[in-house]
Amino acid sequence: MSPRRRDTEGTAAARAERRAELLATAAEVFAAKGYAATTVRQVADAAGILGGSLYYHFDSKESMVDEILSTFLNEMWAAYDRVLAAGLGARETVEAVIVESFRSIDRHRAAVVVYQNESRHLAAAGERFAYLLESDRRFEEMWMSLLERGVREGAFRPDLDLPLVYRFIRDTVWVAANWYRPGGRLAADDIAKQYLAMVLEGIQA
Amino acid sequence: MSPRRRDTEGTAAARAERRAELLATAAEVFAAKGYAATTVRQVADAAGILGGSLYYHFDSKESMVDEILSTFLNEMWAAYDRVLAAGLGARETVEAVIVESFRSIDRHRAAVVVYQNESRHLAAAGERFAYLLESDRRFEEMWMSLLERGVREGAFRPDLDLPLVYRFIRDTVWVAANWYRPGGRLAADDIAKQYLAMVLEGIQA
Amino acid sequence: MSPRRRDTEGTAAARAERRAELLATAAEVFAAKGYAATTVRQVADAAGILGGSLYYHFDSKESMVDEILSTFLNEMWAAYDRVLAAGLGARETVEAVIVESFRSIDRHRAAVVVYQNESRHLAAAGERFAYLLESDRRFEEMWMSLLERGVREGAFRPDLDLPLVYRFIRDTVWVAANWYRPGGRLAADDIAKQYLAMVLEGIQA
Amino acid sequence: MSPRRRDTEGTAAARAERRAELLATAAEVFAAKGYAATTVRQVADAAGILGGSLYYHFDSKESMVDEILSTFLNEMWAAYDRVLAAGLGARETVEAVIVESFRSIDRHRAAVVVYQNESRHLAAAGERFAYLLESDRRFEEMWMSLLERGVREGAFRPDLDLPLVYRFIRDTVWVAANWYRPGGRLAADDIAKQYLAMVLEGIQA
DNA sequence: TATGAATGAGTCTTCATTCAT
DNA sequence: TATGAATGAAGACTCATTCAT
Repeated sequence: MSPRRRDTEGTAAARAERRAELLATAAEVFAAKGYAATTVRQVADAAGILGGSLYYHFDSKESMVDEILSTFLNEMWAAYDRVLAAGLGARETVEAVIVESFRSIDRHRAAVVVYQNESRHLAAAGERFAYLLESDRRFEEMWMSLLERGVREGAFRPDLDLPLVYRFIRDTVWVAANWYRPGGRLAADDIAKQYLAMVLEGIQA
Repeated sequence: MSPRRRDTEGTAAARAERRAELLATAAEVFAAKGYAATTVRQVADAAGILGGSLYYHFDSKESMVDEILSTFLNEMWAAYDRVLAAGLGARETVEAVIVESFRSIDRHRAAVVVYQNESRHLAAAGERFAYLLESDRRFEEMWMSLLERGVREGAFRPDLDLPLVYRFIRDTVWVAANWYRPGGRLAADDIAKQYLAMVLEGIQA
Repeated sequence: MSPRRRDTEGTAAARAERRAELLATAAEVFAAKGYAATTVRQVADAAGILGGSLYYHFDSKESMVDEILSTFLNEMWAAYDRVLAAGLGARETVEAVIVESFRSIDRHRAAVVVYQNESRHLAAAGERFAYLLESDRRFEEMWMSLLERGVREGAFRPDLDLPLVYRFIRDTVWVAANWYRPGGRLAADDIAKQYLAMVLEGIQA
Repeated sequence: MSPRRRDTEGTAAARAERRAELLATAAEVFAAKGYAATTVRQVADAAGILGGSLYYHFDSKESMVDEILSTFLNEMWAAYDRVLAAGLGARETVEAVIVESFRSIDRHRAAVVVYQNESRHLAAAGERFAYLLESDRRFEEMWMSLLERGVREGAFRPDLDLPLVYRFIRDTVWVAANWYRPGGRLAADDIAKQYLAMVLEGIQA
């Protein structure tokens, strides 16, 4: 490995790191104000640079959300796929998936908020965000087959309206990103445990 | 009632009706595209008039959301207050509140979506939307005291993390507006029943 | 004179009166806020009718100023012409013209303010207001020949820069409309007298 | 002074210079067409840039007039204050103030025209322009005490209606900006001299 | 005569984006 | 890498004007 090459790698790595920093900042601002209502200048201000300077790193405002969301979704699906590949029972899988979801929120809070609030509008806007719909589809597929298997395996009550249960679980999990604060009273895993207790056993005495 | 007075009432009523029509249209568009991403022209197009014409009826785009949200919240609180005044037990009150919530979604689907998606940003934007925060506060107060009473009365499990339960219930209910379609497979009351079964008894067999 | 004709005249007179009323109102508002900054609606509000209703009486906002200014100028020139036709000496003519000018201000305060502030812009705007330039021209002609005659007659100092004197007199007179209030401490004729004393004899002891 | 600091100063100065250029252009256009009747695009056209580009330098059309007027008034009062601090007799002070006024017109012709035509409307419009009223107040105070002192010192005739004299002088001076052209037949100081001769000694032979 | 709803052109302003330095 | 000046399209809003009633 020549020094030359080392340099290049160094710069490439530095550049990637800077991008990640800027994206984290952008995600926070998008989450706080909403994507459409956020100006590129606000993102730049938050990053301590000038508006135009962002365009050295990114093609457009759109490509920023794009990268924020796809990075998050890739990581999330990687985690889900590991769980699904583990060959657990339906109930254990559900628990593991929920736990992974709250961990995702823990690591990508801002991205999750953006995902929740903007994904529908973005998907409607153009081809570029088709992967959001695809992810939705996989998500529904995963949950529906999980719930159906759970009923077959006798883990879940047979009288449930499964599509309804799916919808409630889906939304409830992600919506937690709106109030969750990393380092707060409850850690992600605690929240997952409480949430599972509630969903599985109900709140009734 | 003199004919004169009838006339005046007639036009005032007609005007109010027109406003309501336009607001319903606006709510649909805001719900579909997001408030910030919606142009006044899109609202006008949907209403079949020109952009400028909206300003004969409303001061600003902002005052449209304002009226959409405050109308919805007023109706919702009126329903809640009726329930709370009925002197039911904690569990029955919770059931009734949930039922009323889904009825609200049934009647004001678009407004609820707007409320869910934009309320935080709007409240942050200015004094004018302070009532949104106030409503949030009352909502939390209502739910927390309801849950606490339920635990005291032995209706709910004593080991629950109440603030957490409150958050999940709050968000889950409203989030249903995102997929609920009036006249669809399930009526509002059916959904409420299913939802209550899930929350109260859990999905576990 | 048939009753029919009497009716028609009655209505015609009533209509003319209403126009005059509305024009007086319009002149006040134009004077107070500036022509360009005044909306037709503000004029209508001041008149106690709705915006669209003004168009029953007038073709356009422009035709309102037009009528306000031309009415004022016609009256003013009628008065000037009477003075000029009287065959007085230069000094007496100057005095009489000044007196008539302040009487014009007394009767048409608002119109004078509008004339002073807007006439240049209006004249530049279009053919329709060419008579404003024509009036300016006649005004200058009148004053210059008056001043020259005064110098020849030995009434005015021979060392004056006449174009300069003309300009100062012209502006000073009309500018008084900005602060003059009919029925105030000083009547129009008093102001004229004081003004003449100042211009003719100076303020020096 | 480090090169670094020099750079910073250099760009700050360049920016200030650009602002000044643009404001001078804006003042000309506002003076020519009237503030309300001037579009931002007209100002931009005159400056050779696009309408939106002005907003890189200024917050709003309003802040442009604001800066035009306050800059002019500050300079004018600085000059007046120098004169007033010189401890001259009333008559000499009056002469010096008049001379400074015509010099102000010479240097800031457009700004003076804007001041004369728009100041009242702007002051009525909002808090932001309160300084215009304050300047008016100081102006009246200065002139009235100057005139009163002149009468006491025997420099001016004792039979004058001082408030009236003040009003005529005030308006006459500024109104000259409407026809004055720098580099024309008469220089500012010549005009001041002629004007003083007229006001002090009168035009009578 | 007046109303009130609507029009449509035009205004101020914002903002994503570009580009020379 | 970042700056800062500018672009240009688009957006919210205004307003003179029209017209059916």
